[in-house]
Amino acid sequence: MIEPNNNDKESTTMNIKQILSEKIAAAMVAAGLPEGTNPAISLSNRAEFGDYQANGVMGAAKKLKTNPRELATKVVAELSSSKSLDGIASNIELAGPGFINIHLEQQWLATQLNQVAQDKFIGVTQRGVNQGDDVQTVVVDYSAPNLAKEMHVGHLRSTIIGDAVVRALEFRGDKVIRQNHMGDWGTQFGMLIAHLSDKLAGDEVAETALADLENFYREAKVRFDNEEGFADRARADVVKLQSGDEACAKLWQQFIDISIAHSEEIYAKLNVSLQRSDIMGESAYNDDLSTVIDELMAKEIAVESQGAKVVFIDEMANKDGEPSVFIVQKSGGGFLYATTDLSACRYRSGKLAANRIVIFTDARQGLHFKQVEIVARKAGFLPEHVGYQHCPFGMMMGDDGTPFKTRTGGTIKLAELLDEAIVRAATLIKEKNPDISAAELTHISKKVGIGAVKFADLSKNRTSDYIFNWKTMLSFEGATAPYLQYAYSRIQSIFSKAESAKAGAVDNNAVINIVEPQEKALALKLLQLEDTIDAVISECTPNLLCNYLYELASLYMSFYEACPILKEGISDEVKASRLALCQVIANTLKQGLDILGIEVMDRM
RNA sequence: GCGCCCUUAGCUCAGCCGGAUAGAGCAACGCCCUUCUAAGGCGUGGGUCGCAGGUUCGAAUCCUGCAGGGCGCGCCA
Repeated sequence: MIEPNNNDKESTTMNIKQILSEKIAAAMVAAGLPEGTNPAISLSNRAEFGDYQANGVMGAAKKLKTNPRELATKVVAELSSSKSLDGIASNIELAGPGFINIHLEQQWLATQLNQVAQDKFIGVTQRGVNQGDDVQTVVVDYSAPNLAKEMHVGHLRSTIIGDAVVRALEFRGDKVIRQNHMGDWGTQFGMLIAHLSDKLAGDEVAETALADLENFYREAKVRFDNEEGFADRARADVVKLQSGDEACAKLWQQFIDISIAHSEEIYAKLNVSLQRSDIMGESAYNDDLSTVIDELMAKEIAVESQGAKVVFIDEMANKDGEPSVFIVQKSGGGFLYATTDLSACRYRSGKLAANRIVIFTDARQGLHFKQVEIVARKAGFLPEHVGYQHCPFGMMMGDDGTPFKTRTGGTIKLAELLDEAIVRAATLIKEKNPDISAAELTHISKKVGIGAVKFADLSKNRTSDYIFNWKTMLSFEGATAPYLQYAYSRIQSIFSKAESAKAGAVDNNAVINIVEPQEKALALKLLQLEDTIDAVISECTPNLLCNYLYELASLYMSFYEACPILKEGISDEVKASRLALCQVIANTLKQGLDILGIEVMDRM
């Protein structure tokens, strides 16, 4: 193969789509198409159309107003004469109005897979290795529970979706700075401090008084609404707190510490990577808020209106030309979450040097973040080159399809949900495996139960609302985390059998041969990990990784039925090859699930 | 009133910067455990992609309108 000698610059990738894209883009240019035309490589959806297909010619032909079929003929001819896909594709054919169907060479596929098998990152190129694929500093704002209350099911999505995206970014090699923008500074804290103060005066210990935050909040609220003088005390305490009163600050700190501890318990149980050092609560921006307002006023971005300071956003005017209103300071001088979020923009792009800021909150805050971005950009808090991405997610709906609201005391605490999942898992595991030891049961049911809850949520499209249902969430059949964990365990079981029988333990240097259709399907799937990770990262959509892993596990299950490994009559070569294939699958499942924050186990 | 989101199989959902005959899981039905873990595999049935137009070689996907549901819109976060 004669090619310009630029091997030292050429990327070393095992990514099929990327390789095909480069080759076909080159052929397209050689065939007279403009530089930069997207070859639009995608997986073929039917075997007769090959493994991959290039659809880009048709779109390009449309733009150039030429015949797509003729153009595609030229590209195919170019591919053939340049021999650029020799050894990679076994057959390239033109179909329909201008599809280019690519059948991959089985041997080449095996070569790529063997390379992946030797790669520490299972074929996922690390940022910074290739030119133009630089390491990004990504600030990710997620979880952000309100510390006034206990975490409930509504906090689940931000927490686990954000954590999955964070881990995906890190696995690809980006620098991630987690920011847990906890709600620790609202007016409600006046009421809570006042109530806590009374409890402590009554000889209670803070830890005990705050053992049940939900209860504590309710008590305080009742007093606020009904008790003579309490509301005034509460309001006074907010003012004192915000102006730096030491006694109030101490009470507040006690409250916050205990509430954070509650959250940390949940994080630990959920296997979420957030640490205390990731907390950058609303209170942390307090000292900067007046500066933010001063700057907005000085730049004449904000103006006074009805006693408050607001920004009129013309960019978001309605049809009548009335600008969108964004209040940045209350008429009484108080600040709002708008102010805090503006301050956060400046901190993140400035001090944290973010290239990209990603925020996970529910969809109801969409308007707010649109406004924040416009104002922050105008004020220079958010330079042009810094990406700002609000990643909304849908609401939690009840079984009847209406919003899952706080019915008569009906919020489900996250802690209780997780415990129930674990109990249900334990029941099921015991059924399947009556002889299991108590210790192992505890160990496994935790991973299975938590995994199931997380997968149920993570596997759904982030943006749509989703129906909360105990039964489907905690059913461990079908496309669920336990299915994936089970696939992993089956592989481990084969490994341990192979070793105990000395039947040929896994040889990391064994060559994987692709013979059976199930093996080929697995090879193709395994080589798509990087594409999947990249899609997860760019759109912040972990459900794509869930789909990928489920498909991988499903292909493995078929392989498991069709391709025996340790049974009679399997040659050493085939055995070694299939064991090595199993190893790559296991590594991929484990790594993929780890990104989702779901654990695997050798036996279940 | 204005704005944003959603509507795909009985149920829960994929697919959405246009691609070929719209896919899974659950539920239903039929097979497969003396054989590497049946939390499994193989198969069958099940669809006017909310409705109506438009754009074009091609629309679940893009545009317009309509209906239904959800959410938001000056001092909560």
